Parts: sequence; structure tokens; C-alpha cells
Amino acid sequence: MYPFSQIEKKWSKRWFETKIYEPNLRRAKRPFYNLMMFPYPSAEGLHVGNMYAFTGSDIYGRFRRMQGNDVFQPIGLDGFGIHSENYALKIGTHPMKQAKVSEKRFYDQLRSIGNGFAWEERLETYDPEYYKWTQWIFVQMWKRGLAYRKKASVNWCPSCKTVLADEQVVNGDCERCGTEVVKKDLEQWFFKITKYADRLLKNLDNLPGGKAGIDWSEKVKIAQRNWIGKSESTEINFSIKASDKIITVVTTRADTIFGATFLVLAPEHGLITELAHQIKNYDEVRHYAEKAMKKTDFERGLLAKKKTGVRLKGVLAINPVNGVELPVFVSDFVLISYGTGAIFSVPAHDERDFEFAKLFHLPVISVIERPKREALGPISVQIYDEDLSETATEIKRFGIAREYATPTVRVYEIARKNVDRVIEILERARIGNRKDHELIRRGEDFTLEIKPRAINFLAVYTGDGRHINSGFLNNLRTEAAIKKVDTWLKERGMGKPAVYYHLRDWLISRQRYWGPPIPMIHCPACAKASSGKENAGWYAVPEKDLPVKLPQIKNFRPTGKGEAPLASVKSFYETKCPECGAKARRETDVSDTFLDSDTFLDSAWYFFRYTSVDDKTCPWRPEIAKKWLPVNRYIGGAEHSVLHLLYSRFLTMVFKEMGLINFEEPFTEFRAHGLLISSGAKMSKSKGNVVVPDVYIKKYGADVVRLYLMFLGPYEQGGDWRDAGIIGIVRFLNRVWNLGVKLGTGYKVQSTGRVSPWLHPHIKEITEDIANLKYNTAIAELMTALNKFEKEKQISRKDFETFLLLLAPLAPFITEELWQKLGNKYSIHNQAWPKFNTKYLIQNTITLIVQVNGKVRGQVSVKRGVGETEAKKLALAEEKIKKAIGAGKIKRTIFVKDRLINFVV
RNA sequence: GCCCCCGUGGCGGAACUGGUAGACGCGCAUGGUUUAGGACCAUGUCUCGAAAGAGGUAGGGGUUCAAAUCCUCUCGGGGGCACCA
Repeated sequence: MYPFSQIEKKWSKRWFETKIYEPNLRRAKRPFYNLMMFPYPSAEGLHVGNMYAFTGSDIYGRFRRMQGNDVFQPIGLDGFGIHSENYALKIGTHPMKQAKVSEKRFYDQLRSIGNGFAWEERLETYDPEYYKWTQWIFVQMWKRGLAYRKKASVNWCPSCKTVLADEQVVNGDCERCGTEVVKKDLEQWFFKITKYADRLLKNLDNLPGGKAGIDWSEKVKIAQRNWIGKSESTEINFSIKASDKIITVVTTRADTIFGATFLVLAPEHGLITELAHQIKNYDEVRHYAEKAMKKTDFERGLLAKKKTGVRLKGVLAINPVNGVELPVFVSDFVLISYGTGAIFSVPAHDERDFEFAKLFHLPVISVIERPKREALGPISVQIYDEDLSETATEIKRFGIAREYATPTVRVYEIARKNVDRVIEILERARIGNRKDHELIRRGEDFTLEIKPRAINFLAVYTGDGRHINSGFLNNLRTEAAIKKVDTWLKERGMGKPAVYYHLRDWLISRQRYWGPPIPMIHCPACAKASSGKENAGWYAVPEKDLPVKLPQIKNFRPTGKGEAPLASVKSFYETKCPECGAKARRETDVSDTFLDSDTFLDSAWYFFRYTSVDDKTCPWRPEIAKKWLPVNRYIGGAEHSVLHLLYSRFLTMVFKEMGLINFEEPFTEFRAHGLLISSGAKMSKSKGNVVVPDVYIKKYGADVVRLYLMFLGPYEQGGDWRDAGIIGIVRFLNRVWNLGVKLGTGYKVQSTGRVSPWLHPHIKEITEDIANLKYNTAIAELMTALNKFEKEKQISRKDFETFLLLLAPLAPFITEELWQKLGNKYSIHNQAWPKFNTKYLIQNTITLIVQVNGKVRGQVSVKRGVGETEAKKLALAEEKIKKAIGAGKIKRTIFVKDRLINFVV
């Protein structure tokens, strides 16, 4: 095997010393900011998944460098956070100490993978020089009214002993430790990201000034759209009988208002207490509401199989469109966090409402006519699970053509002539009325589908259709009906169109130790003086006093009392009010630092800081930031679709408003790489299939590991690491080495000084593949080229050098070594990317495919650009073609120039 | 439940705007080379068939001269959101 170890060591050192990957930040002429997601320095060390992400990004950066860009490719560590803190607790050390240990290990590893990092610009989020500016940003947010403190019912992880953002709760469990999350009422700090919801959404499609939206992987854009969750809704006011109070509900289906048969309030709804005197069963209602409020969203949502609720006796709401009096309920299926926390229910056209109506035996009024069966096209029958056995047996008597079952569906194919009789059986089984029986056509037979949970579909129709029983909305369809009712309500002041978002404000405070302290001070004296005002007594730490340093304390263990560890450190929290000078108390929470690989506030702006890491006077120097930002290309994992990537966009918008920058989207291009799995499964410690790159780098060298990772599959789709295939890459690079050494030591080589024509199409392919992140096919193409070299036995030096240049971004070490061995100037990575000449892409003789009735029957060699008449003549001269056509007459000829000719007989 | 992605040899995966399916690599087989090898070299490798030929991209249906590619339904896998009114 080629001496990779020696080579890689040598060049790592040389690159570092000669700073070939350090662009001149001030003077660069063609700046290209190639960003990769800085890693979280976990105790386990650099993961092969990290290397996968970094290699893919690095190849692209190297490619751009060779194409003439000044590429800036910085790296740093996202080292604050609960993961490090927990690890320090576990092994009985201090996070500050551990950080230094991990830092060294990570940087050593990062140096070994062959990436062209700009080491001088590296940063660590736990460095006071960095988090000083994280805190500064917090202060700016505060000054602009975008940071606020609020008592809220928040997600609390009893194990991590801190609050969690909604995004960090997965199926009711803590994303990190899997402990069930509970609800707690705590005062917390929030950022008003909701204020930017519309802009965050719009920019995905169109940037201000009519420009096209940001160029991101489509799936990430979709995820953000879903997360922001815009709904065009209507607010409708229901007055309450014998009261001056009003219930404002929110709906996206105002068209169904004539079908409303009751109202439901969220347990937290303020009206419940306001109407206390009117509610006859107030104790019962209050009891229910209090119990519900203690439940987590998960318990109220997914977990709750059955609806619960209590009627507000003595309260009747009046439907504005028809004056009908409707009962009002409280139920935990309505959430205070969305809309107004109140809804009107239309059981005929909403499944949840229907569930609830069944429970309380409430009327169901249908206001939308279902489309007729014919109009539905394919039709299907669905039966409730319990009914299945008996009915199915009966149906089976008709002779089932085919039967198959899945966990949720049982499908029978029955002959057409039996359809009506089967429907009869279904009716007898009282599965629904005839209208709801639906059959799927399947050739000559029909498919009868029997699905569990079908009863709701039978009773509830959520689709569009002609409106009935709806007064002035009769005969309209949904869209038109909504418009009409909106106008109607607005004219009478009874409602108005409104837009709602699912996006919530960003909860950023955490009750832990290992994070940047929130730079706020609370003064009790001032609070008293201006009591009643919002945020009374709260002041930002004056900017000259930043950073608020995180003190090294002995007991950094989380308290679990809703208080951060710093709350018991007197020397930390005791301070003076910046306003009145009285004794005041510092905020002791730290800002959001959570997630294995990411700390949100810290990481939401790190790419700005890279441009000015040594500047102590500002977060970034405007002239340098202007030159390099926004980031030209960002490559990272899709798991950050809605967290890091959304927060970064939000902060960038704020920075623009502050006049700090002149753009509002931080990443011009974002590409999500695929997930790297191992032996068919997601890598995880519990499965024991985590691959650590070090072992392989030691055994085969970084070039081999890089190439293998990239060869696994399309970069944007991910790949499956299996040890078996790595040998193919080892062979490939060995062959490259052997060939290179032969040339370098004076074997006979042709030296024409020009790139051979046959290589040009390969240059084109490789260039395009790398530009499109299709590294797997780029490597395949390089392998093909090598095969050709070996077959020819005669090699020109120029061709081989070109080959090395093409391979250089992918395998930077071996190519650098061979480049030198061939007597070329350092460094290969600063050479110009090979160009291809289009005149060599065109072959003069091409193979024309000859088809008869669409089937390939032969091929003929023709001159490029040959016309139909000529091609036809040549094709028909072929024995095989003659035979295939036989006695038939050619009815039609399809001719695709330089590609094929097809005879239809 | 809703949204997105995917399904091609024994395996990872190629296939441009529909136009010779299986590039490249792994594995396997045969031969060579080597003291030996898990090293290297050569040849072969979708299925059936002696061949001519036929079939073949999860399955059904469709559009087309022509479908892995487009439409549609079903099945299966992965990811995201989820009582959001």
C-alpha cells in the first residue's frame, strides 16, 4: 500500500505552515464563503457522520478554489451545552476543564481528515471573547423589544432539570434523555420570532425586491413552511346570552358556521373565571380545567384516546349568522396556545368535533353535500374493525378473487357482478348508509377495502362540496362560502379574516450552568417604583460590562427547582442596578444551549463572527462581513431544518433592521447532505454500530476514508457505511499511486503537452458532478479514466496531471504528493481546474439505435448529424432489421437525431 | 391522520430534458502470478434458453412509436409535523 501515513502527515504540516487555506479576508478578489456546521465536541470524539458532512463540504470548497475563488472555510467548536455538562458530571470533572480536553482532541481529529480549514479564524462558543457577543446580541434584542420575560407553562425535563423549547420535545419526551416532559409554570425569557413569521415564510419563495427565494434544498424549505404553519383563518365573535362578554373563536372553515352546534374553550381560557358567577357548575368546570392544565401537551394530544370535557351550565353562545343558541364546553383538546383558545364545533364536518359530539350526544348538522358516488371516481368500502369478521365471512362466500391483508387493511377483490350484493351485506351490517359505501375499481374486479377506524369517515365529511342548510351560503362551495361569510361578518363587526401561525416565540432561557449567562439585571427598587409595567425593574447589563463571565463554580449540578445553579452563587448574582445604583440581582439563567450538535443562540450567529474572530470591539467588522457575507454555500444536516436554520434567519433579519448588515438572509445556498447510516441502521451507541473515523484513517489514510464516504451514494441522499467496500477505494488509490510513481521516476511517457481528446468528456462529467454534489459518480468517472490509462499502457504526462487535478478535491493528500513527485510547483490545490474543450465532446461517428415497434433490434454506425433518409437507408440495410420487419409494412418512422430510429410496422 | 422522500442484480449504487437498463465499485466464478496469502493481473458475472430469442427496474392500470423515468391506484421502507380548529 502506498505510504499514506507519511504523506498525510507531511502535507498537513506544510499546508498549515504555508497557510494555503487562509484567504486574505480584507483583500480577496473573488470571495466564496463555504460554511459547514461547526461540530459539537462530544466526549466520544469526531464521529464519521461529522467527517461525512465536512468532507462533502470541503470537496466543494476545494473545487471552487481551483476554479479561481478565494475560499473561506472556517471551523470552530460549538462547545457550550448540556451534553458536555452532563458528561462532565458523569465523569466527575468540570465542564470548563473538559472543554479544553475535548477541544484538543477535536482539533487534532479535524486536522487529520484532510479539510482545507482556515485555522486562524477558529472560534469556540464557550470562549468569553465569543459569548461576550452572544450576550451583546441578547442586549440588542432586549433594546429592540424582541426579548421579553413571561410566566408561561413550559416544557420541563425532570431529568435534565431545565425547560425545553417545543422543538426539543419529541413525542412528549425530552429529545436528549428521553425522559417524559412535564408542564411547569415558570418565568422565562423569550425572543419574539413570531413577529417575523411572515417574512421567514415569504423569503423561502421570494426575496424582497422581487428576487427569487433563497436557494435551499427543497425539503428544508418544506419543513420550515410546515413549522411556521400559516393558516388563513377567520375570527368570529359569539356573544353570550345574558352577558356582555364575547367569545372569539378562530376557524379555517368559516363556511361551516351554520353547522356549528356547540363551542369549546381551552381549560386556560380567561372567560372561564370571568364567567364564574354565570356558570352554574363552576366548581366542576374549574376542577376539570385545573386538572387539564397540569397535563402536558402530549397527554392532551396523542396520548388522549378519548375526548373529555365539561359543559359550562348556564352559558349559551349565540351564533352570529342565525342567532341559534349553542352550549359551551371546556375541553383539553382545545389549546390555548393556538388561535384564541376557543373554537366552534361542527361535528358533521370535523372528526374531533364529531368525537366530542358523540360523547355528549350533541346534534350533528350536515351543511355540505357530499359529492355523488359517480363524481368520486374510484370508490371504496371501509368497514369498522369490530364488524370485520362476520361481514367478511359473509362476503367471502361470493368467491374472492384475491385477498391480502396488512396490519391496517384487509382487501378483497370481488367480481363486478357481485358488487351490489356485497353492498347489501354491508348495509345489513349497519356500517353506514349507502352513500358511504365505496368501491375501488381494479380492472374487471372491484376491490373491497376493509379498514379499521373507518366509522369517522362514514359519519364525517371534511371535504369540499355544495353547501346546504346554510342560509345565505347555500349552493356555494367552500372557498366562495368562506369569502362570503367573511365579508358578512366583517360588515356587521362580528368577525374578520385573520392569519395565524403555528410558530411560537423562541424560549431561550435554561436553568443550567454550562452556557452564556443571560446579561440582565433585576432591580427590586425600580420594579417597585414602576410596578405594573411590563418588564418592570429589568435592565440589560451595560455593554461596557460585557461579557458577564460564567464563573467557575464547584457545584454546577442542576438544582431541579426551576432555578439555575448560578442562583446560589452570591458573588455572581449580587450586583448594582445600572439605573439607580441600588442593590440588584443578576439573571442566573443561561441562554439556550442544547442539542448534541448545536447550541441555538450561540450557533445562530457564529458564521458572522468567523469574519472577525480577533476583534474585541465589535461582533464583526462591517467591511469584512460585507465582503464575505451572506454565506455563499452552507452544507449541513437536514435535522437542523427548523431549529438552527430558522433561528439564524431570524437573527439575520434583526441584524439588518439594526443596520448592521444590508441583507436579511444569511445563507444564499443551503444544501442538506443525506444521513450516513451504518450496516443498514442509524448509527447509535446502543446499537453499537457507531463508526469512528480514526481507526480507518490510521489503517487506510484519510484520502481513502474521504473517497469511500463519498462513493457510498449520492451526497444529498446519504449512504450506508459497510466495511466491505472500502477495499475498492484502497485498490483505486494504490493504482493511482503506482501509475504516478512510474511517471515520476522517469518511465517512458508521451508528452504532448496537451490533454488527450478522450479525457475531455471525463473532465466535463467530473466538473458537473462535483458542482452538483454527485461525488459518487465523479469518483466512478475517475475510476473509468484510470482504467483507460492502464489499458492504453501509454500515458502522457499532461493527461495524468489533469487526472490528478480532477482527483485533488476528493483526495487532497495523495494528489499533492504525486503532483510534487512529477516535479510540479506547490500546491496542486492552488492550480486551475482543468477545462474541457467542447470540440472533443462531439464524436464524429455515433451509434444509432435501431428499433422495430419500440424494441431494440440492432444498431448502425453513422456520421454525426446524419439525416432521416440516410439513417433509414442504413438501418434497413441491416440483416437483423430486415428480419425483424419481415413481411410487415412500415407504417411510421420515428427518428431522433443522433440517437435512434424506430420503425413501426 | 397530514406533508416530504424512496423502492433498479447477491450488495452499495449508475442511467442527460422519456430513447441500447444495470456505469463504477464490492462480492462471486475461472485462469494466471506468488513460498503463501485476505496481495496483484486477466476474463466473466440480470433471469430463462444449447442457440435464435424471450422476459426483466415492488405490484396493478394508463399515456406514448418508445416508460426505471410521466399520470393513477395498491403494497413496502425512511423522514418530518401532529387534537393547530
